[in-house]
Amino acid sequence: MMARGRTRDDEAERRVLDAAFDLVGSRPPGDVGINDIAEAANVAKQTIYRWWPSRTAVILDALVIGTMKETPFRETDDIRADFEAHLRTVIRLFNSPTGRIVREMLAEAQTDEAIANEFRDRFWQPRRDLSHARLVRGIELGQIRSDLDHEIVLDAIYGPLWTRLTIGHLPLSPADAKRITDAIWPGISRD
Amino acid sequence: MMARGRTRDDEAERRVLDAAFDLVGSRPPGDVGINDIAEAANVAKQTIYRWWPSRTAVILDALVIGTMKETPFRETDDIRADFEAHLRTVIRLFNSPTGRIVREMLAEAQTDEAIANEFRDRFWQPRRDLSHARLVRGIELGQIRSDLDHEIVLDAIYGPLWTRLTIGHLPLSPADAKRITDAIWPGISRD
DNA sequence: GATCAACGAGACTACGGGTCTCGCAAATGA
DNA sequence: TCATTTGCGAGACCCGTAGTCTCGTTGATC
Repeated sequence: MMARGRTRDDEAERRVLDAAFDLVGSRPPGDVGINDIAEAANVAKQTIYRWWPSRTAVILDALVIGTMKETPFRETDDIRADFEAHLRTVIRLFNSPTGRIVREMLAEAQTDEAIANEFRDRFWQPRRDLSHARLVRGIELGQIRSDLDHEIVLDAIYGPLWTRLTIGHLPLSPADAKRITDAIWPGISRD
Repeated sequence: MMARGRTRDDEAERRVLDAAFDLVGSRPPGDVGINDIAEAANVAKQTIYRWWPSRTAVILDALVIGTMKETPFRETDDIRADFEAHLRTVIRLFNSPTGRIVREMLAEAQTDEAIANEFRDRFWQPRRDLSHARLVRGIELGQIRSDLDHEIVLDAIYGPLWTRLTIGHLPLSPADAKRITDAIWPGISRD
């Protein structure tokens, strides 16, 4: 038995997500309202709220879907080089329009526990898992010490990226990937 | 020549800052409105806006003034121990009501460039300077390598604290001070 | 062609940050 | 003592935006 009535307009859904991604990525954080998104997507506001619970949920979807394939992990037998390459990729991502969207979501996450959970589950954790797998692989290969707290190591490696994105005390350049690796690696490498 | 008219009520100013600190520190971020602060301080809203430009500015003042003397740096000749002790202090601060206030300010800073600058200048940078001075002292004492990027090292040490505060992927316990030091120190110590 | 749900358009509500007004209180100066 | 000036408390008010409701229309199924 099929569903009755008019079916969902997948084209409109895509237009909404595209508009959200483009608008939020191209303006200062906080400058994009739900009306802007609806207008840019040529969609009625109600159509948005039929499928998403809130403005923030739309932007989060746009972020997750729009960056699905970004920040892949190189996988060689040189774990240090893999991490350095990955750091460069994330730095480029943070300096792209996506960086603004991440900042906006992070702001919302501070005051909305549900969004915070969804942001972690759908955006943050998958990337974290990839990094963690690479760390474990490095330990297996004997390139990384096995007596460290994995979570702390990952926080130390990626912490500079996140703090510079959110605090903005210093710019984040691709060259920082090497600097971070240089600072961290001697502390976690085996011998 | 003295100023004419009624003088500023310093008592009321103090009540506003106290109320802001207490309220924002004791509720989920984003749950405290300017009306709540005015009511709790027994002050008219206009009185607040006579001396502060925005709700956010009040909370930032409350944060800066309320934590003026917190997070002091122990200064011994054992720089590693000094950093570990300081990390413990900051962790305690982040787990206290102050942590909520910091999160709230960080959220605002993402969408308000003026607040972002003020937050950095008045809250973030002074602590950063203290940490940096300790790092430089460690280099002088020959306990820390001299070929590292200071900013990156500081970001790596304190990054885990800030990311756990803002992302909330893992709790932050005093024991993490040692874990962070253990992970970072071998990479930055001389020899 | 009857029915059902999604759609675009746009009016509407709810709420909170910020402004305005008013009568009163406290400080100065004549 | 009294006029003037500025801060104060109280509360109405304005305004922008997230989210809801209504309506006439469109596209799908039976």
